[in-house]
Amino acid sequence: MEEIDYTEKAALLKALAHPVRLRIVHTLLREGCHNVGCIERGTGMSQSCISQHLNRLRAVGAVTAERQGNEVYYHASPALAGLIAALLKEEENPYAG
Amino acid sequence: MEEIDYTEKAALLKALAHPVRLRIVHTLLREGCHNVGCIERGTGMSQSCISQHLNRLRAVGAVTAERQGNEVYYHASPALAGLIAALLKEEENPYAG
DNA sequence: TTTCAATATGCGCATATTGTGATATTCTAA
DNA sequence: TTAGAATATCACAATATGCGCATATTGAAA
Repeated sequence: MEEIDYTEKAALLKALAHPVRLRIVHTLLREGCHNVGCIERGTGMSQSCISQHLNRLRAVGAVTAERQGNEVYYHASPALAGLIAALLKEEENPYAG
Repeated sequence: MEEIDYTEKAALLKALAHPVRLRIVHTLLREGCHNVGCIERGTGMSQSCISQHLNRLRAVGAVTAERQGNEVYYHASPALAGLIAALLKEEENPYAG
């Protein structure tokens, strides 16, 4: 009866569970496709750092990369739209903090 | 224009981003209310471990605790239902692994 | 009070995560 | 070929996490 792979689902959540990565995915979902430079400027973090976060997101299939010239464009998986929407719809909770 | 608190949202995801915690929340959402003993048996982990996971979930408001006698019953926040549903609806992704 | 069951907490260790700085790769243009 | 822009990877220090074990707390019952 236990057909849910919690480990895999948790891995996806884990990949999203970082402010910078969450922002990246949300941005990509909303605005389509960005290269690393754009993403970098949006977050204020270093190029290396962003690249590593993108790599992490790619590892779980949250984003895909597409090279165009010497730039790389990233797309968020459309399958994440529902999850992100549900997450951002959550109200601020009164218990935390 | 930037009204989204990605840090807080990420903290919620982080709390859920563990196979044991994810299973706990999902179980609580589906079956209502369990004491620690039940949860413990369902996961096969040690009492201490489960207690620590529950504490972590409580810290972000994902669950609430209610003492009845010398047992403590946990409830999952109903606000999480949408998020968990969206997560579990995600298809297995072909990129991971 | 003592005892016991249920749960929580503190500690220690192994491991994972994060960010930075340096370096490597990949592509374009000259 | 060389130079330079865009991106990726490596190596490392700092910090966080996960779990087991021992111990503490809480409440019921004797």
